[in-house]
Amino acid sequence: MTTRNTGKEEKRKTQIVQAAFDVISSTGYNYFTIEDIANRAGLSKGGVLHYFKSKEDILIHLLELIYRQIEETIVRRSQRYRTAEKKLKAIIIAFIITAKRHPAVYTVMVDFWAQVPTNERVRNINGKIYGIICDEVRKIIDLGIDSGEFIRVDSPNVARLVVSMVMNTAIQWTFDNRAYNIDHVTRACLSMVTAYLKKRWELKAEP
Amino acid sequence: MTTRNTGKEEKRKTQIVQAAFDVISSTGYNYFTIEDIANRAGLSKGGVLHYFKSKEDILIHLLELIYRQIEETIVRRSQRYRTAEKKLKAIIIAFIITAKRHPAVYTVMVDFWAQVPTNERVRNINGKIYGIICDEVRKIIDLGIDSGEFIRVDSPNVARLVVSMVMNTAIQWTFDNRAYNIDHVTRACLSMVTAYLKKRWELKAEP
Amino acid sequence: MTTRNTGKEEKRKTQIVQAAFDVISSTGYNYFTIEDIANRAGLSKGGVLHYFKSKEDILIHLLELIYRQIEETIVRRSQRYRTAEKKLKAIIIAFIITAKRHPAVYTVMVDFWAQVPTNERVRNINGKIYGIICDEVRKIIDLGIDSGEFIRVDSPNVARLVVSMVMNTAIQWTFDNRAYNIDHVTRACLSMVTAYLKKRWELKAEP
Amino acid sequence: MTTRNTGKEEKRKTQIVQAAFDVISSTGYNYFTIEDIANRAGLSKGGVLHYFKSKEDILIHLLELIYRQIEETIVRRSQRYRTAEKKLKAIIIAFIITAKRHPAVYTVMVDFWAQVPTNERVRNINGKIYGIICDEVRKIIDLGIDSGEFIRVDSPNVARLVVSMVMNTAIQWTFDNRAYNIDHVTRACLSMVTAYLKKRWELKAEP
DNA sequence: GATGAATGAGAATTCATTCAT
DNA sequence: TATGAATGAATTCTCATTCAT
Repeated sequence: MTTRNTGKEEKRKTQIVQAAFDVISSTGYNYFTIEDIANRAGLSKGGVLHYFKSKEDILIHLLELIYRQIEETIVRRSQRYRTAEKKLKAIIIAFIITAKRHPAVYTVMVDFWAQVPTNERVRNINGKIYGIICDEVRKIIDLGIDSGEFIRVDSPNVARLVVSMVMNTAIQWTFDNRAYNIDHVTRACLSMVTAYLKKRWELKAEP
Repeated sequence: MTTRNTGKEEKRKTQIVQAAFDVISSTGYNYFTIEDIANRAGLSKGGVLHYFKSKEDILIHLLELIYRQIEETIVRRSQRYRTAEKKLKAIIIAFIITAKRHPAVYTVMVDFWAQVPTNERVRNINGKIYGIICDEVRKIIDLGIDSGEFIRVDSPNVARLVVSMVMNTAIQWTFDNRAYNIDHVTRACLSMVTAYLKKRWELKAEP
Repeated sequence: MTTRNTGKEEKRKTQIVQAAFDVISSTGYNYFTIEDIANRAGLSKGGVLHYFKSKEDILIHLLELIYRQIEETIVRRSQRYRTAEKKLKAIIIAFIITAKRHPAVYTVMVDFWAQVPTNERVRNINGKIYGIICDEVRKIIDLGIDSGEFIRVDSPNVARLVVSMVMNTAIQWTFDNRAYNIDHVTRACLSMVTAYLKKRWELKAEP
Repeated sequence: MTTRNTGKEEKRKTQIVQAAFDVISSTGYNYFTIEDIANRAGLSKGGVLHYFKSKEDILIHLLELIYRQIEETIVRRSQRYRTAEKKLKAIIIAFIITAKRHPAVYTVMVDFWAQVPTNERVRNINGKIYGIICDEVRKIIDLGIDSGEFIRVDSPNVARLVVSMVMNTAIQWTFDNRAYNIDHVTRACLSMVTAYLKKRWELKAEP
């Protein structure tokens, strides 16, 4: 309950959660132990449980970390561009790049999804953060609508669809990266989303 | 000798796999035991293991069952219609209806996804059958292209995108059906897919 | 309780006990099941237990079979010779030949020895038949003493020593037949036994 | 870090192996459980498995302990005497005394022998240490040959014969100590070995 | 006689968690 | 803070045995 060591404690916790990520990404949720985490973090079992009161506790923190990283990535990448279209494309690509660089992110995420039906804390966090991610996309779509780039659509639900599509594409590719060429799928995805959202009146006005 | 009981054996196996489905759908993969299945099936532990030599064995059979049911549903529903557009819409709706009527299908599927990184058999089956499902959708798209209903697109990858989008939408809704109105998302989905695939020359020819 | 089928029953029992021998000799006592025996005998589990009321029952019969085979072999081989010395040598060699031709005999025997401390039936049979074997050897020694070939010794105990020596030599060689040259040990054994038993006065009287 | 507890850990391990010896000697290998050992050692199942990673692990350590004790006993007892003959007799008697004082040593040893055909680790250790024991006897025989006490014999194989004879005698007597008088057999054994090994030229030179 | 489905008592092993140091 | 010894509940899997057919 003392706050004096907050700095160190925070550091230790981060270290443990990171170790948990490392371990899970190589073993899968169902097959890792606190001892694995402890070894990875260079601590003992007791040491780990000194900072987190249970295994579940570690996992909840890890889940938050993962989602927050995804969120941060898409926000950061979309900010590099001005137009809604470019921002949206950047977000889509961000999901795919994560699958390429850190496939464990999706592996671990699916592990958590598997916990959702039986673990209320996981369910709540998943719902909350998945919602936040979808909302980031929604903001971009609304931005495009407001700026006249995009047609007027049911933005919250279209955002959900876009996130679903890209996330599941990334997941399946993480499962088996020889099943399809992720770049081609990405291109098709950008094409579809753009075709749907972009205004076409110019075309109609053509002649 | 052994053939006379094949019928009964098959029946028992189905009964056990069904019990496994029931149990998993309420418990989640990580937290059920062979004893749970046995109880559900009205058998003893030993009885269950008499028909399947291990827990994993039961699960593999269940996974196949689930995917085959999904496949069968989409094929059956799409056959009711003539045009590619209607067939495609029927498929999309089929996924959503499954989420409404048998949410456990998705719950269990995600459970298996969580096994993919660590279980080769699950990985193989998932890859194979997910591929089959995507291919069913691809056939419809190609049909539309051939009949002139749809524009010429990268059909295999567009099919993957459609399946990803609908499946993940269904999954997330299964996790929390108060998060959004599934019918609205479905409508947006149908709209997006149609807008992307359908020819628009008539519009251009308008004036 | 009917005796009409005794012939067939006897045949079945022999068949089962032989199957048990085959199985144990390849898997070791601790790791075989009634099903293994059944498969080997071309029967079902139930069929095996129809003739023997328990697993232990089969084993007891097998133990008797093994010992009786050893006994028969030594009796048969010793009968080929006239002098006690040659008979005794024939017996010693018989043990060794068994180790060469049917090492499983010793493997299975040791398996049973391991049961002795905890299984009274095994203990009794082992004691009885081991005693019979020793007695066969004793008879030969007494024969030699009576005929004047051998010096007067404590024949029952010397017989036990001879059996011990040869049997354990055979056992250890069965465990690892590269550890030593069994023929050389046999020669040393024949030499030791002969040197001990044969009269030497003729030598002294030589000059 | 870990070295400070080495002493305690070693103590615990010894305690567990000793408990295993106690349990096996009263139960027989095939019929004891880790829980039995745990109870005997005053620990829980988990506690036992904290020090040894499996049941087999405990047994391997026990096997080594047993053989080492036998070896140590024969070395210690033979060192009390000067002449090869007396040393050899002391060794023979040592085996018998062990049978009298610690019959479980042989019970457990036979238990392990029964594992030899199916357990490579047991086979290797048995082969190695049985060889060491035989070699101790061989050294004594060679000593006697060199000192002129014994005739020139195939010492390695004669040593094996002596060990076989005494060990199996001890084993069978452990199985049923009313079957024969161990002291009489021992006397016969000493007599046979001496008669075989000791020079007899003085006798021949008599007249 | 013979089958093999079904039972259920065990046994090994795993691992989160507690707690004395 | 940190350790790791110790616990014991939980789980998978094995297999002798029973019994309906």
